[in-house]
Amino acid sequence: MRIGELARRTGVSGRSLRYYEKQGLMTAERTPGGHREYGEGAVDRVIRIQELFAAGLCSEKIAQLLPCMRDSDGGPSRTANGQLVSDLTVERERIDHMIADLLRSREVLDEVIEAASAPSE
Amino acid sequence: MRIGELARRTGVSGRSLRYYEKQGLMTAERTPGGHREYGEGAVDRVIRIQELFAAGLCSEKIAQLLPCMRDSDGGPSRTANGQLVSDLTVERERIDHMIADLLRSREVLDEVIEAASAPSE
DNA sequence: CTTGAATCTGACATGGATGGCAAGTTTTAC
DNA sequence: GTAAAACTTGCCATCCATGTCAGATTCAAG
Repeated sequence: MRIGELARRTGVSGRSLRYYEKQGLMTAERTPGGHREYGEGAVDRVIRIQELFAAGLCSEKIAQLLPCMRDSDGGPSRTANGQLVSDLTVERERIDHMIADLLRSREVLDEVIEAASAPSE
Repeated sequence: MRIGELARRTGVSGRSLRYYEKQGLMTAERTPGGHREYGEGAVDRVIRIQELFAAGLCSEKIAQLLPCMRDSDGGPSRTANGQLVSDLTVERERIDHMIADLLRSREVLDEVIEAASAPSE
């Protein structure tokens, strides 16, 4: 599939897909004329990338992480080295923190929303 | 307490605390000479603000939300109006999505970390 | 062919919280 | 009263994914 279809199927803009490629997060075959041609696996990969972005990881970390994931786009490929494991452990803690923050904030929102729905309490 | 101590106690830079004030997220008494003087409640408020920032809300939404929270810095004050409730409901859904993303990403990190810890699997 | 849609590259803009600097004032301590 | 530390305001810089625009090229269909 080409970039437009991938964009449609993932909800990620073509602009971002090109950016992902430049950051080394994904590759694409090229037609003789230079247009990108993606395989089916690209959809999952893009979604995975988006999730990692949403989790606050930067392109560089994601680029290091992706080849260590299994079923990312084929083989389990490589195993994380010590430095990366250390980095990822830090990220993991950050994510835990973020989840806790989110849960608290969600409670706050719920309280406010509920208070507004029960006007005469 | 003054801004330096509040910064120390919350882990938020003085720069950011002034920014919060300019965005209408918090207020401070002033000494005759113009220095900010915070009450004890400021610590909790700053932490709450940080959590909401971490949850992806922008200053404007937080500013609207804060007066509708109970025990924010005194009274329950005001009740959210329809527009705000609608906005907050959208934010709430976004937060739910984000939590789901974070949980998935955390799993990914755990897999990679674990795979690296069990080298001969 | 020809035409319109899709894609290419490259450069510049944006948002929003935060960092940093500069020059001046206030506070604190001796 | 003096010096150092803390604070004030204001402005510009940064990060980083994403948006946007322009001009050129390619692809698909008639």
